[in-house]
Amino acid sequence: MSDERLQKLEETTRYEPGEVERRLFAEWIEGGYFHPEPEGTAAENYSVAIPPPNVTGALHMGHALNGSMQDALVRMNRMRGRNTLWTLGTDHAGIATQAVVEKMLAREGTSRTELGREAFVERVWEWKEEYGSRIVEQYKRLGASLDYENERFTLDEGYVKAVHRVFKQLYDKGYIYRDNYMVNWDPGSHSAISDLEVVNREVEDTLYSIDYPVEGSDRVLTVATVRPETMLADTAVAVNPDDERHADLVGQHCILPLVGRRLPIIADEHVDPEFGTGALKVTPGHDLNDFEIGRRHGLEEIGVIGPDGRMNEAAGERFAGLSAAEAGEAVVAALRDEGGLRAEEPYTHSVPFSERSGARIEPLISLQWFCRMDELAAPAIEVVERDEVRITPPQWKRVYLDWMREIRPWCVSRQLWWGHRIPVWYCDPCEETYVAEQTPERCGACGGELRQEEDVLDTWFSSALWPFATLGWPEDTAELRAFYPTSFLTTAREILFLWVARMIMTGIEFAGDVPFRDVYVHSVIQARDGRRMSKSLGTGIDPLEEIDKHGADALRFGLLAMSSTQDVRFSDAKVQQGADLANKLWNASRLILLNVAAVEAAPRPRGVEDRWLLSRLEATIASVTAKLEEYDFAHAAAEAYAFFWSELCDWYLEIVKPRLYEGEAEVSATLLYALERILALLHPMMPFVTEEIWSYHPARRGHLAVHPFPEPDGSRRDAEAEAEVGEAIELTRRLRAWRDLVEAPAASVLPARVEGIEPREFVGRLARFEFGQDGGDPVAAVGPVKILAGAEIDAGAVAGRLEARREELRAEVKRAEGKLGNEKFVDRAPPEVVAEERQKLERYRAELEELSE
RNA sequence: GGGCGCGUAGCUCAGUGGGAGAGCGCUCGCCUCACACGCGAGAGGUCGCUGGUUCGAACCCAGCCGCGCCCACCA
Repeated sequence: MSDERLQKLEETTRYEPGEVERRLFAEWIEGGYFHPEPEGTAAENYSVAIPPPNVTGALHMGHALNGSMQDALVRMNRMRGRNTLWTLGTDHAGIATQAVVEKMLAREGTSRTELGREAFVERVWEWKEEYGSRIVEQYKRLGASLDYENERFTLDEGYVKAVHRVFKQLYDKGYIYRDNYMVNWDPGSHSAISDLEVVNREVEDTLYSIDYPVEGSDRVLTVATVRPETMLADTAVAVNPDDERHADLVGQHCILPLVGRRLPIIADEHVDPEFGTGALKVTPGHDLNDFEIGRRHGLEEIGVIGPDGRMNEAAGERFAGLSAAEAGEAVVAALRDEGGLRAEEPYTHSVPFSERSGARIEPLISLQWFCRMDELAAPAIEVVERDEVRITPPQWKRVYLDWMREIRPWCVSRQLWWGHRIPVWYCDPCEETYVAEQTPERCGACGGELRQEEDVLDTWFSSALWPFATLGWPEDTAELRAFYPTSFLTTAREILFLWVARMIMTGIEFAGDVPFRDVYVHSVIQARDGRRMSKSLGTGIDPLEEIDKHGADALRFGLLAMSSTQDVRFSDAKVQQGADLANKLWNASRLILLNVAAVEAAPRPRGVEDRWLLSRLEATIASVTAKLEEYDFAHAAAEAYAFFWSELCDWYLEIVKPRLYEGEAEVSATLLYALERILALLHPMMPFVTEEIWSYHPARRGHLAVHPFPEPDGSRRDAEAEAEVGEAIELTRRLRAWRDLVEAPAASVLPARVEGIEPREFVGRLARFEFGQDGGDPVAAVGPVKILAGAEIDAGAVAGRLEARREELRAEVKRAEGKLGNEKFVDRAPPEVVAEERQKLERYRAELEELSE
C-alpha cells in the first residue's frame, strides 16, 4: 500500500459514499465487466432483461427496489464466473410519451395536428434523444451492473423488425383480425385502450327512471339509467325471459321518448328481474353489455357520441354538438317537460376511467385491430402449471392461471402517432389489404398506390417481445443462443397480466422457449404514511435524493431489508441501517487492514475463538446465499448484517484485539480471510463500499465485482467451537449485566474467583473482572464465577439482585414442574421435548440451590 | 359479486405447533487507542376479538371486527 493510501485509510474515520461511488462506477465500466461476449449456452450463462423503464420516466422507488434485487442476483452470478448479461433498454411508452411531447408543443403554442404526423414523430424522436437517457444515468447512480454498451429501445431498427415479423405471423395464422367492436374509448388520449388500462372508481351519479310507452297501449315500461344521453341511441328494450310481469310484451314495441323510434321488446337472460322494474333499455352503441345483447338479437347499432366525447348528428338537432354531460342534462330537462321522467335518485356505482389520461371511458364501437389470445394462452398456461416458469410467491401462480383461463381478445390498435405503425397497407380501389414486414411498393392486384394503416400498436405489443427482441430476434444471433431464455424476471404485480403473461405467450410462440425460468413478484413500497407513492398525490420519495443523502449502498441495503412479500411502508430507519453498516464495514476494515501483520494466504486458526468465527462465517455464507437464491432479500440482508455487526465486530474483533496489536500472524491471516469473504458476500447488495475496502486489501488482484463469490465451506463448520465460545459469550453477558445492576463503575475491575473450569481469557477482559483472587466470602455467584466483595459495589443492590434472580428461578421451576407433572404431556409429547424440559428443570434447581447457599 | 392478503413492543416489520424477535425510538452507564453513524446494560407485548382442535396455539380450523389490494359487463 502506498503511503498516500495508507494515510487516507488512517485518517478517514467516516465512510463518505459520494466521491467513492462515482469513481468506482467508472472503474467498473472501464473494466468492461458488465458487457459479456455472446459465448456459451443459455444453460451455462446467466441473463436478465431489465423491465424497460419508460423513456419519459425518472427513476422511482419501484425501479430502485427492482434494480437492487436484480443487481444483487446478477452480481452474485457474475462473481460466480458465469457469463452474465443484464440487458438495458427503455420503452417508447406510446401514450405517455406522446402526451409529454404534446404538452411541450402546447407551451410552444403549437400542436400535434398543426405539425402533422411526420413532423410530430420527428419531434418525439428529438425529445427522446435529448431526455430519454436520463433514467439510464440514474440506474448508474444506483450502481446497477447493466450492459451499458448495448442499450435497446422498443422502437429501434432491429426491434421494429421483430414487431413486424410477429404481427405478420400472427396475422397469417389468423389470430390478428380487424373488426368493428366495442372498445374502451379514452376521450383524453383520443384512442382505444385495452381493458387492462382501465381503472374502475366509485362515483356518485343520479339514477334516472324513464317511462317508455308501449306502442298501441296505455302501458309503459320504466327503465333506469345513469346516462340519460345514451337513450338517444337505444334500439330495444329487454326483459328477462322468465319475468312474468312483462312476458306478454315480448315481441311488441316501445316508443322511444324524445326520438319516437320504435324499439322492439326482446327477452334476454342478461336482464336482472330484481333490478328496478326488470326492464332494461338497450344501447348497443354505447354499452358493452348492450352491445353483446344487440349482437345476440341482431339489433341496430347507433352511435350518438363521437370520439371527441360530443354528441353527433345521429343524436338529433337538439343535442348534436353538446358534450355528453351537457346532453345528459338536456335530455333530462326535455323528459321533465314531457312528463316522461318518473324518478331520480342518487346512485353510487363503479365507473371506468382511463388509467392514462384520467378521462371517463366512453364505450364506443369502432374499427380496430384485435388479437385472439386463446391459442397463445394455452401453452403459456401449461408452462406455469408445470412450473417450467416458476412464480414466486406461489399465490400469484393461481392469479396468473385464473386470468389466463379467462383471457379475451386483445385490442392492439391505438389511435396515436408515436409507436409502431401497424404494418398493414390498403389499396382503396380494389379493397385489398396487405400485411407485410416491409413496405410494399404497389398493389399486387391493380398496381395502384397503397395507403398504410394510420393506427399504431399498443405499447405492450412491443414490450411483449422484450426478452428475445433485445437479443436480436428474428435473426439467429449468437446473443440469442447465449442468453435466451433469461434466468429470471422480477416485477411488480400490477404488470403481471399487462406484460409478464404476454412475454410468456410470445416467448413460447416465437422464440421457441419460455422467456425466463423464474418470476419473482416483489412487494410494493408505500409512502411513509402507508399511502401509495404517487406523483399526483405528492407522496413519492425520490431514490436519487436518498442516494445523495445516504449513498447508493445504503438505499440498496435499505430497500432489500424492507422488501417482503407483503407491501411495506418506506423505512428511513432501514436506509439509515444501511448507511450505518457501510460506515461500520469501513471502520472495522480499517482496524484490520491497519494492524495486520504479514500477508497470509490462508487462515490459520489458533484458538477456539478463531474456529468459532470461521464456523459462524461459513454458516452465514451458506444461509445468506440460500436466501438470495430464493429471492428472500430481506432475510439475506438481515443475516449478513447481524453476523458482521454482532459476531464479527462486537465479539470477535474485541476478543482478538490484543493478539492483533501484538502483530500475531495467525490472527492476521484469519481476519484477512474473513474480511475477504464477507466483502464478497456483501458485494451484490452493497457493491460500492465493499469494492472500496477491497481496494486496500493485501490479497487484491482485481476488482471485487469480478472476484469469486464465496462458496460455503462446510469443512470449517465447528459445532464444538460454537458451543464453547457461545457459552463464554453468554457468561460475559451475564457478568456485564451483573455489574451494571450493582452499579459498579464502568472502568473498575472487579475481583472474583472461579470454581471449576477457568473461562476463556476474554471473559474477564471484556466483562472487566479479575479472576483468581483469594479470600473472603463471595457476595454473589454468576455461573462458576464467585464475585468477591469490593469497595465499589452497592451491597444492597447485590442482595436485591440475588433475590430477584431467585424469584425468577422459582417461577421457572414451578412452570417446568407443572408441565412435567401433567401426565398427558409426558405421555403424548415427543420424548425429546419431554427430555429437554427435564434438563431445564434440573438446571434451574441447581442454580437456585447455588444462590440459596 | 368473486379472489388474495394483513392486524405481533411506542413506530416499521420478522416469526407457521413446543419458553415472544429485529431495526429505530426510549431509559441507564461509557469520548474503552476501528467506528459516538459508536460501545455496554435495560425497560417495553392479554401476538385484533370469540370459540374450537391439540398434552401444548402468535402459528391449525370456524365465526366476528377492522384495514388493504386484485379481478368482475348489473342498467
